[in-house]
Amino acid sequence: MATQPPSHLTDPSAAGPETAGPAFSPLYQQIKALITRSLQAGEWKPGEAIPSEVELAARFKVSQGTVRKAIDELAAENLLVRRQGKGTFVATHAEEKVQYRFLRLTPDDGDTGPVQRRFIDCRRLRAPAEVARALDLKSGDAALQIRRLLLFKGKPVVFDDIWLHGGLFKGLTAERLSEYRGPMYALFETEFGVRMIRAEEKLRAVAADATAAELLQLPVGTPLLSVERLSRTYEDRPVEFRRGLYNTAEHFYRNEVS
Amino acid sequence: MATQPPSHLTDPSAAGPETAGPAFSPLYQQIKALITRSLQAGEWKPGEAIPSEVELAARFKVSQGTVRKAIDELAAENLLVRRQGKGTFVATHAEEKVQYRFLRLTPDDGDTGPVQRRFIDCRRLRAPAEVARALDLKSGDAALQIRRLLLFKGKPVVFDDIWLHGGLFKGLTAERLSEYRGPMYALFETEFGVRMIRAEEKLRAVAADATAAELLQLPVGTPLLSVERLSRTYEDRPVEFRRGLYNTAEHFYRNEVS
DNA sequence: AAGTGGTCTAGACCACGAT
DNA sequence: TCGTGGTCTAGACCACTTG
Repeated sequence: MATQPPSHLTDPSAAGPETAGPAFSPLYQQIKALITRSLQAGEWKPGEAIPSEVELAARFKVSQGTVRKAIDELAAENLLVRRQGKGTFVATHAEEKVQYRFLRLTPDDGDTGPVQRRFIDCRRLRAPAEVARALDLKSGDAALQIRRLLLFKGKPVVFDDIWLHGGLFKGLTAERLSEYRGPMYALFETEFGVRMIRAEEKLRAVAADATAAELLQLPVGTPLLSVERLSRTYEDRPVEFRRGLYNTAEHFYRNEVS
Repeated sequence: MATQPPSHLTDPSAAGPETAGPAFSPLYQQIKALITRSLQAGEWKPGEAIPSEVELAARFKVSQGTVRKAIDELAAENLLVRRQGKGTFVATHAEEKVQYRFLRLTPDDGDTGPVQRRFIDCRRLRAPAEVARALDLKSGDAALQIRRLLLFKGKPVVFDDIWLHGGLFKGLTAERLSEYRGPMYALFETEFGVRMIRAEEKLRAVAADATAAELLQLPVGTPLLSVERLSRTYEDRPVEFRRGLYNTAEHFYRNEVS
């Protein structure tokens, strides 16, 4: 069977030779973008199955192999999860085997025990300059500040100072945070429709100030691991900026490099 | 054309139904293993091109698509580098755009300037217990210790304490390290045939001791980022164990999570 | 048995780089 | 112009899950 020219969707050659545009986009990339748009629009909710490969192939009028390659990449980026024999599912921060997917802290002695959370406060404020810059806000726009502790085996190990995009999290209160069972990112997902996709972190060693020292029950000046995280949702839009202070006396931050 | 059963290489169904073995290995995984073996054996050296996909397909008697899938995974793992129109090349730590591929330290103000190295010592010793455990050595086996500084813009920022598998690096001296232009991992590759493929890191915040403080020109007790790295070569064999102490006053360790 | 993703093949054509 | 990797298709069969 002769290969039909990829006639539908964007045909770069149809636009004339000297349009100095994005030049060329493979079909599977265009399909990938379409699927991402549907995810973003909430056509399929986290945890649900998306249509089968053959259905999507029919919908987009491409071969199954092309859809497959698009889904392969989305699965590699953790937006989708494939399960043989069952289907392809929208990834979720809830109901995961490993909760706290973004938290790379591991206890020196293998097992964690369940993680406790203790919320200190949750306030609506004008975004400070640094936060506004990180979240693409105008200085003076509203932001949400959450401060909390994470406890391992009853002992405080992490102190988080979290800033959220004000417009996206209206009505979030300390109460709702405390009541919710499960990771914070799962709450964001189900209650506010904001899915954390990926994040960039900047790590440093710092000395504990008075606040951190008291909350983590350590002497002032104790070395702490500072983890600055900028989290993004679909289309790389930044929606959360946080700074965590980790007590690494009995835990470490794990990473793989290649 | 009817698909031939994947007749050559391992046919799992031929071994009888109740061999509780590895059960099933896709053809492309077997091809991947074969290519990896050739890389390990040095059939193609770092920086060189490997045979084209059609050649490999002919050699292994599979379709080009199957070879392609194997190479795709090896490229994703940074063992190979594809270059359209030119061929597929063995990855190398030398002649890379970005040298120090494993070093995730970034200056706060964008650009680094060239990194200087200063070697403190290079000794052949019996492996301490911790090192022996990490490198799969018997306690008492020979190991190589290298200590050095990395300087950014003339100022010391990293103090590395490096331990190498003794048997693999015979004849390595401080002189050869100093003379060599380019990253240490490039030297290991060209002079000793040991390629670093991937590594696991454990990060902590610690206080500078007297040695580190002096070398990094900081007060004793300054918080430093401790980076413990276990590097592996082909087949996941551990060959290097190091502990770096990073001054993160004007640099940070970057990471991506998803 | 039916439906899903996973593997494998064969062949066509495209984009890129060297000649 | 040729050889390389990159995209796309179509179809067969395999492995896993569910009814």
